[in-house]
Amino acid sequence: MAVTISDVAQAAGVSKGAVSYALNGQPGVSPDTRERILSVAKDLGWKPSLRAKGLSSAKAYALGLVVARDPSLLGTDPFFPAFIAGIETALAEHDYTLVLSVATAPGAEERCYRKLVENGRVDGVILTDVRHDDSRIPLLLELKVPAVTVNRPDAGSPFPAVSVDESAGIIAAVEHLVALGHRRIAHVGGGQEYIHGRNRREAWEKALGAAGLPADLFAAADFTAAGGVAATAGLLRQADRPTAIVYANDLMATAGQSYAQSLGLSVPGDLSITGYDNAEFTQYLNPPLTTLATDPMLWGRVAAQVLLNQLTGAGRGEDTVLPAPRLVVRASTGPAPTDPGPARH
Amino acid sequence: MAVTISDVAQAAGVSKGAVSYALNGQPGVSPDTRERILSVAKDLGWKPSLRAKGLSSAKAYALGLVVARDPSLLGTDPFFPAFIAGIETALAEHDYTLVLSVATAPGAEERCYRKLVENGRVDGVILTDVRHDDSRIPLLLELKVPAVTVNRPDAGSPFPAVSVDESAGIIAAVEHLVALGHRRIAHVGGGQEYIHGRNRREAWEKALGAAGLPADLFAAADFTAAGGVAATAGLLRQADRPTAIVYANDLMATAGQSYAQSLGLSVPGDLSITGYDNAEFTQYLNPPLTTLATDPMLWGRVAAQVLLNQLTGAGRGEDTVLPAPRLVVRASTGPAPTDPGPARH
DNA sequence: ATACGGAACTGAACCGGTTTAGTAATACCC
DNA sequence: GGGTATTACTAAACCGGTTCAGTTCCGTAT
Repeated sequence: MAVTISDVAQAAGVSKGAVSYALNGQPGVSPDTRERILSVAKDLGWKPSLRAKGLSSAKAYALGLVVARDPSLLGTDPFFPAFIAGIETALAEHDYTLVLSVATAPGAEERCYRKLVENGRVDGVILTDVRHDDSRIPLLLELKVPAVTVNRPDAGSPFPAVSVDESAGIIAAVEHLVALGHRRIAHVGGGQEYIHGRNRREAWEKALGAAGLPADLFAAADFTAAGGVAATAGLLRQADRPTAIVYANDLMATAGQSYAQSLGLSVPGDLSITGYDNAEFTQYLNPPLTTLATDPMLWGRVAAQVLLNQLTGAGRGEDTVLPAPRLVVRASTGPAPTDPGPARH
Repeated sequence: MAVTISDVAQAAGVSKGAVSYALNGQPGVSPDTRERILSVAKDLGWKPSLRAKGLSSAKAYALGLVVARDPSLLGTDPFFPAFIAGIETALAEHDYTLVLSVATAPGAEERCYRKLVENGRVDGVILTDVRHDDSRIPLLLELKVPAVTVNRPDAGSPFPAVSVDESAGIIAAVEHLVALGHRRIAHVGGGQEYIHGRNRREAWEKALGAAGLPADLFAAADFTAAGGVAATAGLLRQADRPTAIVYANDLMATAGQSYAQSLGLSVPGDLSITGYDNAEFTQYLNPPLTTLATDPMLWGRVAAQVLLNQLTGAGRGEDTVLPAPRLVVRASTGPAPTDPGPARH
């Protein structure tokens, strides 16, 4: 058995209560006694039991993250690992830990949140992949659990949000293409049920509008490679096909580029392509991908910090906006072709 | 406040103890009473508090996983997300959760394990990325915490291991290349401090031996893209350069392929390339990558199950060997060139 | 001198379960 | 019919902390 507070109390010749006060910096013990207790505690190597602490203070000292993705897709996105690493850097400073749940089956997501909260596993949760009219917001309100959202939900959410100015990133990509002479700039969007899917699409529309171009080349997809291929195929089949495609993520861009090449199109000779995320493999594609570099680690760190502040009462619950993604220009974008050529099938 | 065991006891007109017995299927209550208690509990919506349970039973009902990787590399490996998803599928069935720690700073890894165990956060840990003479084995023994290792450590480990017959995968890749007429088959290895790095190298040596070929074209790397490029450069600079390279993972293969192409080599015309992991993006490379498909999700699931069995006393602590990786032949491998041509710089 | 206030500390209750020791009632046995 | 098991249950201790309600003791104001 490990050493307990009673052992320390006995060794220091005081009561359990005094040890507790001394440890937590509360009044009720003289400076001399406090010091003596702390020194005895250190000598005995006492570590207060989190379990006991949790029981009496009704806290878990942990944050929860539920990742709802098809497991086969999980490995394709460089976002989560780095995001989680960021969370950890913030937690490590506060003796909190991260409880991770992966909801694979549809509908399992809600159960995951319920379980984490009702079992008292976590004191707060981080909400990612926020969706349009997200049902998890009322759920978390019902569960009365503090939360942060990654991106601001469209439906009224009382939780602080940590977001990135995605518009600025997409706008930079579009401006880059416009500067290269492109006039037919398409967008292969991610799932439009996601706020970030919508943000990127709207930014694309806005940027085209600002350039005086019509935003008529939108193809809906779902952030998956297969979806990217299908959307790309649809776009390239059109008579007045695009000379550039802005993809909502790297995986779709990669798959789209590969598909376009399989049709005999040259990238960027016939078609310019941009991605989003700056996944490491994109610099080794042929050609390397022009994309938008985000900082998911920072995102995770800030999200966790905001949530921790809320829990300790230090936070004011304000939204945070992180720096915009940075355009990384590589060889997948180039001057617009003078004649885009016929549609491809 | 949530409903507690006392509320249930009072409502059912019995003592707390009786409720506890009824809930846990222990003797000491008559079938009638048991049923009545359970029905009252259900009516009140009682969920026994994990915290209280944990305190009295000295358990955490959680498993720990420490991921020690450079955060910038974390997103490049499709292994962990799927592995974690697999763990979750096993945990979900047992009301356990996963506590995840990411150790970024060097030396932080040991502290992570200590903290998780000493704070009583976890009842057991899953050890991945097992290294040669791994210092974490004695550490876990000192901490007296149950564990499973992913791959069998070379130093004596008392913990059950869940491994994959990596040899069979690499051997299949080499045999595939030999069948295509290759005689100069190199290997770009992952970090040799890792058991899986060594396993893959040894399998490559073994396969070449079986084919009567010398295993003289080894280039050490570290599973990173940059390392893969450097190792590839070294191999291609040799006078009698390889006509095929077996890489220890997809990222190095991707980077190596891109580098070889930048030298003007045709893949697979001049150089055949195989990877390992079957990351999704590899099928969209140009050419798509021949690689070895593993099942990290199954791996995670089995590892968690073995550990849970140990905790519940059901396990016999035996090693488990999962099915060998499957060779996925794509366009990055082809017939050996009749004349490999001069070394490239 | 006496009442009052605050600091320093103790003992016990409490968080919500599990588990042990003890008790009452019934069944069994010779 | 008296002793002994067995069953069904309760009361209380316990896990290891926090916190509340007192108690002592001291300094100070009246």
